[in-house]
Amino acid sequence: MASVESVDTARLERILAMFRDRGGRVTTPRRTIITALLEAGSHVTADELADTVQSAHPDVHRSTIYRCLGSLEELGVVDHVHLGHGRAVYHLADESHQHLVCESCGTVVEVPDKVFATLAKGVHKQFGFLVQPRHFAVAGRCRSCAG
Amino acid sequence: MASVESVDTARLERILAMFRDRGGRVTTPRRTIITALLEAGSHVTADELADTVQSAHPDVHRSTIYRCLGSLEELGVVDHVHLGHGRAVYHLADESHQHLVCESCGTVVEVPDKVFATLAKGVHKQFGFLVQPRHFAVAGRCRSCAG
DNA sequence: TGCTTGAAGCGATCGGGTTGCAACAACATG
DNA sequence: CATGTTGTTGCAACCCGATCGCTTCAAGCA
Repeated sequence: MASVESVDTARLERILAMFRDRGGRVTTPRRTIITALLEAGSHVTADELADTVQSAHPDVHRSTIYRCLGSLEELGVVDHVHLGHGRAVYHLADESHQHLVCESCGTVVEVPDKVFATLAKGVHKQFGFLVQPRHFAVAGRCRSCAG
Repeated sequence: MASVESVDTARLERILAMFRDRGGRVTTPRRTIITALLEAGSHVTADELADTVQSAHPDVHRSTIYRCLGSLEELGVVDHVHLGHGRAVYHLADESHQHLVCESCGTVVEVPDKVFATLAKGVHKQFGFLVQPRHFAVAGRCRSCAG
């Protein structure tokens, strides 16, 4: 029976292979950054990622984190979402979902795409606008802050 | 019959009176900034506003623009919306509407609140989340860019 | 006409992110 | 295994929008 770790390792190697396939190179920073991403699960800021990575390899520079995240987005492995006021979070591109962010406490709620289906249909019909809120979260108040 | 200009002037004076009522002062920068806002209509960046203001009064500093806009928001006269990637736009707080912004060409589409009613209801029911997209635009593709 | 004190002007700073460049090292090749 | 090519890295400088601290100025009251 495969442990979680071995599953992640397999995935890590699969992602690294994608770099090699495109004539890229497998480096320590890339290995470490992707590992940190896999461990974090989802919704990590570049900053948090930098902390994790640098706790193992202090010399990995912020700009390397950003460049690696950029490459991973080109490969379709991760997506980034702007939660508002500048900070962006990164998450694995597995399941397509939307993000609701509480303006009061910052909580992020993930909701399936289909919740937006009716809105998307209505907006497209009335305004010809194709709603794609993947890259920007929808703001509001979470359950506890709304009360 | 009142011209548009006199209507704006009346409005300008009404807003300035709000400052006085709160123990504030009516200054040239404030007068100029609010005038520029009224003339612009809606969706001005702080930068555009600064250009307009400075063409009449070159000494008005950026920080003054921001501080004045902040005060106007406290008074409930203007709102600001983040269209994404850092830049924010300001608009008079008259009619409550939402903003759709095209990620491709930057076009902003204003839609009435009620377009979001179904989404808001569904999200609140399922996730207890109160959607308030006033301060952040919803991203997507406009009619011409979607094709 | 002064006085008080809220604003303005200025430059420095901040925060998230990007870029130019020299040095390094991953990988292919001999 | 040594070598060369070239994709990546580390670093520092920089960008952009926005904010802050501080001194100076002037709006509006007595």
